[in-house]
This record gives sequence, structure tokens and C-alpha cells, in this order.
Amino acid sequence: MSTIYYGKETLTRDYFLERLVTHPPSVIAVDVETISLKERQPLGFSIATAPNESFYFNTYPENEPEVEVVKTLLLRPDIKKVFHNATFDLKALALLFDTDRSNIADTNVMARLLGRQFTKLVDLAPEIGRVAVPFNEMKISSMLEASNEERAKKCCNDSQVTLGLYEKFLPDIDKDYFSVEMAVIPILIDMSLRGLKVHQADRAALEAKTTAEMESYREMCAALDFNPGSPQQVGYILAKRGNFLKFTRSKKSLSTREGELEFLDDPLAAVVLGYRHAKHQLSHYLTPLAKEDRIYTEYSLDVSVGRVSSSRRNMQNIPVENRYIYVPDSGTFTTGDYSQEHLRILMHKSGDRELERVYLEGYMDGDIHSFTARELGLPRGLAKTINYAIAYGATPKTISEQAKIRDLKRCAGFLEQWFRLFRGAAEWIRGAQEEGVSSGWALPTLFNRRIKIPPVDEDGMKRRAVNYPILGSD
DNA sequence: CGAAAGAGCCC
DNA sequence: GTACGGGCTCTTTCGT
Repeated sequence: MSTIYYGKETLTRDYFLERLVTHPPSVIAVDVETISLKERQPLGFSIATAPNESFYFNTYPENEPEVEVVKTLLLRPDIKKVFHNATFDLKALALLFDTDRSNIADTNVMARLLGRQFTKLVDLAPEIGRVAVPFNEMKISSMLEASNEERAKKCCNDSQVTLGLYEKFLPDIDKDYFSVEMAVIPILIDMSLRGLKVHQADRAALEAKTTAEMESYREMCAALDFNPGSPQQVGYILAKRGNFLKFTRSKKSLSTREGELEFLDDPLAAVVLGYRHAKHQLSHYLTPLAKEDRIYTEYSLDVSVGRVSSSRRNMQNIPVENRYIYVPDSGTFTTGDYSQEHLRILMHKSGDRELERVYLEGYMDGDIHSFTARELGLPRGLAKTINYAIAYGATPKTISEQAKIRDLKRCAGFLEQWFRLFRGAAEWIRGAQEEGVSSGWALPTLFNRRIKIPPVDEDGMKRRAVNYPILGSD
């Protein structure tokens, strides 16, 4: 058993002081055990000083005395602290004491950079001949249910595995890109700890108005004896009234999504859509915020293209129409936004002459959608749809749905025209696709990150090969 | 009761 | 005849 931890008789206090105070290593790995994923109160944490040596400290119900000694270690910016999911552990540690956040590393991010498809500790541990036991295999619903010894053992093992993975991954990591990534982590932590203030009076008023709307739609449906919240019942009644509906992807049911119902002449379709919209607003963005003075989110870097995601309470998809119910701490919200960012990235990547004319030389006042519209002889709105769709590897069908034009041939024609107009971009897209399919890796992002393309079907890989360098650059 | 499917919000 | 990239969450339905 390579796991050893402070607290058992196996280690002396002298040895602990030697390894963590007198002569600590320049790199340590840290793992924190919390009550649960939701309850972030730390029960304890471990520090690995080598892939086969770690020390565990209890912090619940109160810190054991040694915590006072080791916390100075975590404050030192000259010691690298490795985590697996640094945002999680650093936020939990912040409930106990201050730690340095400038000199950190994250093995989850490292694994992503190296193209690993699964990056949970459990998935990676075998790479260094180790095993990590996932929480859900411990047959408990909260870490509180585990004995102190079980908890310490898991925690020590996880920090050891983390340190081992760090040593294995480090030689292959692009240092420049990694430092960008690590610099972002403390900023995300500060943002998530700060939260966002809710204007309760405005929120409540909007909730009341939306509830009334939803109720009126619901009553109209109740009169026809169906539940507008059930896609099954919606599909059934609309079909019975003579509407034609396509099947869903799984072919198990009729598709009643917004994109399909919009085309229908039946006024009942609009009623269903009205109900769904009101219900969605309420259940996602209004009702759960009642009595919350501030809302908080968890930011994560664990995404395939290296962007930031927001969970527990997603703050990245708050409807634009609802944003007035939030209050800026400073008195003013500041927004930073590149208009048409993805198309600008496409310009940088491809060096397309027409894109440069508009964006760099300010031709047509820098308005790419108007330029495209004029060149292709289309309304600006349609040109905009096409411009955006390109970056996503769109097919004629996509254009058809987005632009609400049913003629697929016409949509295909738009795409061909676009590729003739932006020849440089078209060429870059072709090259990106070829490289993606042959190597399994997308071309580098603006930050020089190369993203692995999951080996799906060839068309899927082509779309991703175009999209990843663009998405990964924002 | 948990997983999957369907839906819809953001960029 | 045909899949649009990346996220997250909530509700209904389905299968063990």
C-alpha cells in the first residue's frame, strides 16, 4: 500500500515537518474532499509530495492543528500546486484559508490539451498504472458517510495520482498555451465567488407577468384536453388536426420543436410555442431566483474546445430580454464584445482578401453582412444567416431552417455563391478539412492550441475541423 | 428511480 | 435521402 497519511501512527510528526515545512518539494499536488459536489464545505485535504507519498488533514468540523502549519505552504508562490480541476478545489480551499493562485497547474486541462477524450481522474489513472475510485462507486450519497480513514485514503490516492499525471504530461505540454489557461483560473474563481445581484422587485414583477401568460395559454390547451408541456400530446393533437409533422431524430415521436411548429398555419401551434416560451422563462430563469439575493455559478475549463463553461447556475445563457433583473455591483455593467467575432477569426486564419477589405480597411463601414448581401444580391438578414452558418460547417438544410426558406436547392446555391465570393476563406476551409480528417487534429487556434477531433463520420469531422479553430479562439 | 430524449436558452 | 459547432438545465417519457 503506497498510500500513507498523516494522522496514523505510520508517520512521525518530525517526518511531516521535514517534508512539508523544512524541505518541501517545489511541486506538490493537492486534493480536497468536500461534503458533496453541491455542498462545498471541505472535510479535509491532502498534499502529495511524491506520487507515492501524501498527507491528509482534517478540516471538519474544525481544522486540526497541523492545518495551521501546512496552510503557509499553500500560500507560497514559489511552490507549484497541481490540482485535478483547480477551480473546484481552490474554491473549496478558499472557505478555509487564503492560498496562492498564481503558481498552479491542472491535470484535467493538461489531459485535454494532449487530446485525451476522457479526462476524469478515474479515466487517466491507468496511464500511470494507478487506480482511482469514483465517488459513485463508494455507495454513499455524501462524503460525510465515509469513515475518516476511507476519506483520507481516497483523498491521498487522488492527490498522488494527480502528481503522477502531472509528471507524465508535463514534457508534452505547450508551455505558452498552458500559461494562458492557468492565468484564467484565478479570475474565474474571483468571478464565481463574487456572484451577481438579483433585483428582486423586477424579478418578481416579471415572474408574475410571465405566469399569467403561461396560465392563459395553458387554459386554452386544457379546453382541448391536452397538456402543452408534453411533446407527445402536442404531436398527437396537431397531427389529428391535419398538420404534417416530421419525425424526431430517434424516429420514435413526432417533432414538435420550435423550428417545425413555426411553419404551421394552425393557430394552435402558436399557442403551444407561447406556452413553452413562458414556461421555459419561468422554470429556468425566474422562479429559481426567488429569494436569492445573489446568484453564483461554477466556471469550468473542462470543455473540448477550451472555452469556459458555467454550471450549477448557468450564467452564460441568461436570456437577453431578462437581463434587466440583474444589478451591477459597481453601478454599471461593462460589456466587451467583438461583433462578428467568428468571421474575424476566419479572416485571420485564412487571410481572405474580401474579409480583410471589410474588416481591416473598413470597406462598407466594416459591415460584413451588408457587404455579403450586396455582393450576392440578397437581403442583409439572409446574408447574416449564411455568414454565421459558414463557421459552423453549415449544410443547405441548416440555412433552410435558420433562414426559414424551404427551397433546399436555393439554399445550396447561396453556399456556392458564398464560396466564390470569399475564395481565400473557402480555400482555408478546404485545407482545414483535409488536415482534420487525415490527422485527427484541427488547425491551431489563435492561442496556438490544437484540438483533437473525435473520430466520428467524415462529414462530422470536416465540420469540426472548420469549427474548432474558430470556436477555440474565442 | 435514473437515464434518455426532447426542448430551448446563450455565444 | 441526409447531422450545424460548443455549452447547460429542465420536463417528460421510458426502461430496468
